[in-house]
Amino acid sequence: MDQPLVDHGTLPDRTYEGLRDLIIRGRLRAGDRVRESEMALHFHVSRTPIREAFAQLVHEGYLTPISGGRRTELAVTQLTSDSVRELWGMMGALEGYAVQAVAELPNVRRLILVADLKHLNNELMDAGDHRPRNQDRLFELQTSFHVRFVYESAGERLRNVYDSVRPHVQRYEWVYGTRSNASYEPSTSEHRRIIAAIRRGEPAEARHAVETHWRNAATRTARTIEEIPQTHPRRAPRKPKS
Amino acid sequence: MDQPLVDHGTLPDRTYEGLRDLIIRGRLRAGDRVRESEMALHFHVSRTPIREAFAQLVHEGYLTPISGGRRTELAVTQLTSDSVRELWGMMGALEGYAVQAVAELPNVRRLILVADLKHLNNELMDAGDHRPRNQDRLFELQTSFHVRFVYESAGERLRNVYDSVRPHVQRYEWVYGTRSNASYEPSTSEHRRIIAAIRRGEPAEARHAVETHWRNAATRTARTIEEIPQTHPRRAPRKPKS
DNA sequence: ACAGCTGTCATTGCATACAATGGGCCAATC
DNA sequence: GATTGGCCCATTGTATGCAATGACAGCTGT
Repeated sequence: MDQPLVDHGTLPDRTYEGLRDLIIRGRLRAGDRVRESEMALHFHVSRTPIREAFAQLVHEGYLTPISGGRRTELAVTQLTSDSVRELWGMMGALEGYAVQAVAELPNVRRLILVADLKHLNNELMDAGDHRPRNQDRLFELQTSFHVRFVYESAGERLRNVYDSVRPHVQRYEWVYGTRSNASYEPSTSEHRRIIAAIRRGEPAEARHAVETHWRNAATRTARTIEEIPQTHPRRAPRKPKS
Repeated sequence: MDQPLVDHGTLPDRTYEGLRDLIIRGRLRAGDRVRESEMALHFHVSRTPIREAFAQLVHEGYLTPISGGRRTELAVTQLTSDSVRELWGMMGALEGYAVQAVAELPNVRRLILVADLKHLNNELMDAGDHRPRNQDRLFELQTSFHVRFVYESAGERLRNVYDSVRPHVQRYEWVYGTRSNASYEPSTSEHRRIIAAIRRGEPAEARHAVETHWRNAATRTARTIEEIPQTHPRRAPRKPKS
């Protein structure tokens, strides 16, 4: 039941990852209160590392202060279709920027990359057709495809920003994947256009293909999110008088 | 001498801001060791808020762990021309994305914005001509111009990412401003092209103007950064035996 | 019934105590 | 003089203590 908390990295880092994962994978749902002591118990650490992790998660927008006094209680941030459009727009902008450099790489390296991308996309197609859906695998492949080409050219700074946006996207993708039976076909076929542009070494086309992909994906995802009932911030239940 | 630490927000947040400002404005220089207890003394707080601030700054890349054991010592991250190219590229991508939406705003709102931008750009031109240079003012105006139009259309998520990248850029701009006597003319004239495209309501042109501006600025800034001698990570001096 | 008030206590904010690590000085050795 | 090994202590990592805050149950008056 407890997260294993892989044994490398500092405690705050690991609890940060653990908590973020609980949120991304919907184990902690939008509106859920999170308490320091509760999470300290859950992760078998003291409140100090938890506090650091919380601060980080607030800063990045996974947790939101409710009732903004000096003593701020925290809850998991709501999902909104506006956020989808913004996040997807940024992914388009960032990946579009990255893919331009990728399309200008020397032939050999580009063709190796293209082969990898084709492989990943094929696996994604297979996984999309497979029944019952393996949500974790789809999730993994979806991410791998994009990370594969972004990391090919990105330096430290871009990675940093990209890696801070991507988990937000993943949170929505998780909901999309578990909620809808929508085909992964539009996505994989858009991926093929991206691959083709990279193969031909056309920066402008590659960028356009990436941006179009994210724009379309935004529409698909936003529709799903709008159907989800808002869960209200649930307050702590008061311990009944004995 | 001590930072005043404006009295709103939590202690960790305020020390985070304070520390980041020390780094951006070169008061803490690339390679400088930072110690928890030292900063706790400086900001008149305990180590706990400092730790949170440090964690944040590491995550965002202002501080870098040196000697990655379990007990990680921290130093201010080096300035590199590679980072300039990446950061400026991202700013181009993000602002380019934002400015498209701005150029599609209804006429009235767009024209008010255009008037503001012209005003800011004129002030920037004046400040650029003024001798002696008022570095703080140039710094302020430079930022205001860009923030003005980005915030005009950006939602919460974009602001969050934008605001996390911008201070990095500012750190380099500060160095550029204090190191070089380079004219602000290229910059302000590129600003005018951006303004013109917004006024005409041309998203594609506006985006192109913004991207071109950041690409050119990258070249100007990278040149300056490359001239700066690398300061080496300075280790803690050992207290002499008494 | 319902609005406003109040005391209580769950919970957070910050400080500090204690444990543990590893950097670097020094001595011993080659 | 250069190199190795071992110890010390500066510094970080984590836990815990204590004060302050503000949410809410229950009371009171209308």
